[in-house]
Amino acid sequence: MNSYHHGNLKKELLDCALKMCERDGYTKLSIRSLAKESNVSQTAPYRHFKTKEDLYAEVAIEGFNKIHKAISKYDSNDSRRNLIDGTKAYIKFGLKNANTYDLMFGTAIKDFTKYPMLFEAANKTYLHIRSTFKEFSKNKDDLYIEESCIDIWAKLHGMVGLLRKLEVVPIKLVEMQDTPFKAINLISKDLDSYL
Amino acid sequence: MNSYHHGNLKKELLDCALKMCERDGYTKLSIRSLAKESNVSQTAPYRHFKTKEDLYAEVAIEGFNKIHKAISKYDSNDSRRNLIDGTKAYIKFGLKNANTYDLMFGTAIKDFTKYPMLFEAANKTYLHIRSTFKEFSKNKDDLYIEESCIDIWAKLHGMVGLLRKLEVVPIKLVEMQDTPFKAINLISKDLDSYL
DNA sequence: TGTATTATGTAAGCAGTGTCAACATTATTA
DNA sequence: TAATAATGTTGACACTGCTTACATAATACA
Repeated sequence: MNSYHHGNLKKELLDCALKMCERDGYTKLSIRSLAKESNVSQTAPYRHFKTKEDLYAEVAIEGFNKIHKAISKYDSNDSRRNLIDGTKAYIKFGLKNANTYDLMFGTAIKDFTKYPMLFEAANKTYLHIRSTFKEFSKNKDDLYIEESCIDIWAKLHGMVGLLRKLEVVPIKLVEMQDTPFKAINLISKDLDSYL
Repeated sequence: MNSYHHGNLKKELLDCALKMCERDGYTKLSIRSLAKESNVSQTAPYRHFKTKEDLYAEVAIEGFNKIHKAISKYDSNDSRRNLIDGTKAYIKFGLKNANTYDLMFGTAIKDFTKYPMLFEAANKTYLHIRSTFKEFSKNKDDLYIEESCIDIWAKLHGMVGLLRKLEVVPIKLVEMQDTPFKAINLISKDLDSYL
């Protein structure tokens, strides 16, 4: 243990960034503040993240890993139940990790294609939605499944976006005490229309 | 016409900001660059916008006015047609004015309630969706209508978000040549499930 | 009409930012 | 062991939001 070379700075920076991002939002996450919070010089992070966007990308990857984990733990025999629980977990994640979710789907990272690992992580999330849906609607062709999954994902994604503005957007007209579940009801209600 | 007092600076700044925002994205829209592009001193905008967020809010209001205008021009006798055309126009706006849309729905403005005019503008947009849907599903109660509209709005909003990442997210697996229209097909397909 | 007040503009400067180049120290490897 | 690569620090540049103090013009009112 010396004081000059840290030894495991990258991992520590990433953990710290994830924490800071979720705590204060990614706009407040600066390379300098990250360095400060990690007790390291202002430019040290540049040895591990070439640009701020690179840092964002790595944090976003962690985010996708987390959401994948969150929606992947339902594997009962009831495929409809699994699908509903998955969507429930998705929205819950989006609301509980709102700041990270912003980073994952917002415009902070301008071009996903620049980050293959990020693409991969996002893909993994989608593929899970798809496989879950496939079990739910067994006898449908692939195009139908793909289209439906976009449909479902769009609704989930849109719900997360709108629910966060609930108190400020007219949606509050509808009383949504237990927010995510109400949204889930709306989703599961017409889930059967996919059958 | 003198050179010191401008006479109509606020309007000019706002127009300029709207243009810059759509051109470069709101992250690139700085008060200083706005001042420069308007040929005025660096701090002049502060006489008209107390903070940068205030500027954002006013630009976002313009955005909501624009989207409202875009979706409000369908009033044929076919209420289903009107609804579909409206959703089509919504998604089209979101994709064609992507940067402004980000500002309207993103996290740049942290608290809508701080800006009553912004709330009003967003509300007007929602109310139009609702009234259009109401015509479409005449014999339903208000709660059902409200819930359905959230549902529809969420899907529209989510579609805009996902379609923008189309080339980078697994959705590309589905071939979406004429992007917004494909999305509309997905939406209109189960529109009848609301009846 | 002349003056006080208000509205609107400018200038200078602070603290914070992303990023880079030059330098220091440690780890690795030939 | 010496050269090289990896990783850390220092200092600096240009940019940002925002504040304070000041300058000028429009307006209100006596």
